[in-house]
Amino acid sequence: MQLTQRQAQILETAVEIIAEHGIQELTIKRLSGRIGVSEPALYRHFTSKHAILEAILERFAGSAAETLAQIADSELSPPDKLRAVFLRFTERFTESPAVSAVVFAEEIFKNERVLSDWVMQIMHSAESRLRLILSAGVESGVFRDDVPLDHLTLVFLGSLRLLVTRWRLRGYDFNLREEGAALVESVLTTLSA
Amino acid sequence: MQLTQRQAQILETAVEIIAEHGIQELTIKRLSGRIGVSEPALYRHFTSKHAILEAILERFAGSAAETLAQIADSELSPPDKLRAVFLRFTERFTESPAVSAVVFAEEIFKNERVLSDWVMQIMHSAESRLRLILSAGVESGVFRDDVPLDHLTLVFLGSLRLLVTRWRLRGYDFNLREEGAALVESVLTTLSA
Amino acid sequence: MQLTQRQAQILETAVEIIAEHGIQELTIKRLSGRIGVSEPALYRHFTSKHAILEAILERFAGSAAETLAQIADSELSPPDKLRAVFLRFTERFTESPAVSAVVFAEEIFKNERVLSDWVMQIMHSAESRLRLILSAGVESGVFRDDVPLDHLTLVFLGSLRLLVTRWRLRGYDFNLREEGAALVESVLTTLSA
Amino acid sequence: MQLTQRQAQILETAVEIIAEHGIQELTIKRLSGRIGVSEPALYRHFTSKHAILEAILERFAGSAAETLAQIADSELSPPDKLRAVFLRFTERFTESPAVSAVVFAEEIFKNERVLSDWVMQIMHSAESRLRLILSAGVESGVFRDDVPLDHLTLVFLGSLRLLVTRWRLRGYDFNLREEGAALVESVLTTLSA
DNA sequence: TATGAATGAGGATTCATTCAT
DNA sequence: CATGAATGAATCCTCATTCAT
Repeated sequence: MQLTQRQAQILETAVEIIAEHGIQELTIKRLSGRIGVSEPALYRHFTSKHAILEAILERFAGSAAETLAQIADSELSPPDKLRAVFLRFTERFTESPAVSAVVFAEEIFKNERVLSDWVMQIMHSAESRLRLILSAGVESGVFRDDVPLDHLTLVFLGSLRLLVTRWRLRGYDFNLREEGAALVESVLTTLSA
Repeated sequence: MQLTQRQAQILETAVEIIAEHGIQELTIKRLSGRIGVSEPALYRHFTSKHAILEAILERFAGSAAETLAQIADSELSPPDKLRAVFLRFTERFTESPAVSAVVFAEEIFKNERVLSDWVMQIMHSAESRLRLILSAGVESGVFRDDVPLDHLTLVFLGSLRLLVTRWRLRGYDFNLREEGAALVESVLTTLSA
Repeated sequence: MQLTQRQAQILETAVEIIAEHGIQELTIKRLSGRIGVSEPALYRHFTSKHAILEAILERFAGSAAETLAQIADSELSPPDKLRAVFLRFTERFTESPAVSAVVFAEEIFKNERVLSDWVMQIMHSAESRLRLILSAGVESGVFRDDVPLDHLTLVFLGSLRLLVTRWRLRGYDFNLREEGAALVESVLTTLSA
Repeated sequence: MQLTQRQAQILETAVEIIAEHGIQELTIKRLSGRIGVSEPALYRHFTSKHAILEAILERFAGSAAETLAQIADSELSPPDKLRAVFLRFTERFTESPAVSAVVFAEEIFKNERVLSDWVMQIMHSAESRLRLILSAGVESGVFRDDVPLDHLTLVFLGSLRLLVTRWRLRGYDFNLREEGAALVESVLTTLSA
């Protein structure tokens, strides 16, 4: 679904608000006020607040899945694929830090079943892809095989998540890309055979 | 601050509601209804909703800090200390799963500066303690020294967090203690020298 | 006032909506959506929603008055005139059931003084004509004279109205024309000298 | 369900508003304003606007059914029973004219399925009772048998309804009880054997 | 003639909180 | 200790209507 300029602006602004103040503060009033239009105006562009949240998720889910697929299908070695994952996501979040707030805070969509299911599904598919990469690495002997695949995934993803979470909570006060690049090397070190 | 029985009940119920439906659903009405008293009754026990959230945080912060201190001060070897951390926290969460929801979702306290600062502080002090344990392990040669200490901490804490998060999102449908025990062994394997 | 095709379509659709869902559901949005044009488009054809209701009333008022005049001025005997009244109206309603909903529910125009006055006037003039017919019948000895003329009118009109109301409430699930034809015979029987 | 004083006041006021301006004007704001409390105050007494309408209907339905049952079960002759029906209802409406507006305007509850079904059921049960009374009269020879029972019912009920409707539309400007008493005699005359 | 975008007013409802009892 | 009643502020959303294009 192609977004109009206004729709894109609305989503962007909504994400900003969530990042800054949490979903509890994402109200139609605040959102419209920030954009500079009246409240009803939003309803010309989205049928409901729910639809706005849905669109946010959809957009991120789409791009994230695409990014992961791209990396997974590339010719890179497994370690380089993991580096690429870190790189691409930290880059993305650096560009629009607000997105990280929305995406890593599953809590946000908690009380809208449809949305929380969506979040689960996104996480699940991301994990599957990562597992495949790690699995390939284990088989080719670059990653250690003395640890269950699931745990490798957990360690990898957990590290990335916590780094981003920390960055968020600290008000984006360090260079996520650089820290990410450094962290992934450490993680690769620990995961290497 | 010693809690009355009623106060304890209120906190417990509040945590349950948050765990089940997110903070957005934690309303005085719902809370009082679930407890079986009128809404004003709650104000006899806490001065405000804010105070309730604060108390929740305080309680967990206290017990978590105590637990960590105990472990840190024990005679255990560094790896055993890490095992103990996993064990104690997964036990705690298994006992009252709701607590995990509240504690690992920083988002929850986001829009109350006082509370979010508190969360930050708790996390920070927990990290410091972990870093000390890891540091001791590195120096004694049981943990690898080819990776920065901060990254070791991040990997360790990130894994634990993600495991708990996953458990929450899946509706507590697996045995967190067992999975935690297994995971910590894997993590220790990857972190060992 | 001659209606354009579009205007006629608008009125027809409005009447349908009212019949199906009540006036509360007659909104410009719903109306335009059902017709398949944008909301502002309606304002090309009617100056306001009020004007649409007015036009609906006007159209029915005109045709009803005409019908009644025609019957009144015909060469038929009084009983046959009453039969004709039943016949013509039940036919009209059968053709477009929605019209009955609008016309017999004075409530619909209640909160627009102009319109509710109009309704009153229509009803009043219809009654006058009926009274004249009945009066002629009384004088010619076919209708009973032991009952005040006003009551004859009330009985006649009340029966017709209730039959139509019942038909409406039952979702137009019986043959109004046939039932009307039967009922008018019964009514005539009771009104006959 | 026993009503509190406040609940009774709310229902009464709601009925008044409907009578004066139609349901479209029955808003929580207007209702609360008229009573002299804030809008949220109403929600302490009724869970929703719907519940208010339901209660209105329930109350009338109950009393109407009771009245009819009482009359039906009395020792009166069939004609006297019909007189009593007219009397009791015109009395009731004279006491609180607003009630007539609500009850005879089925349109009012149209777009709330639950309520409109309720209206239908009330009407249906009232009709059944009337039919029984008329049937007894036909069998005992006081009412004419040259007209189907259903038509007798329709004529009787239609007359009563139209009288009340007219009274409403004219702003209650005539003495309903007296007019009703006169009308019922005429109706009885026409229905007599 | 039609539309996309916008709006002020108002809709029902929920919120945390207060106060008299 | 507890409650019933109340409230101001805010929630999401819908309304009829306007205006530039």
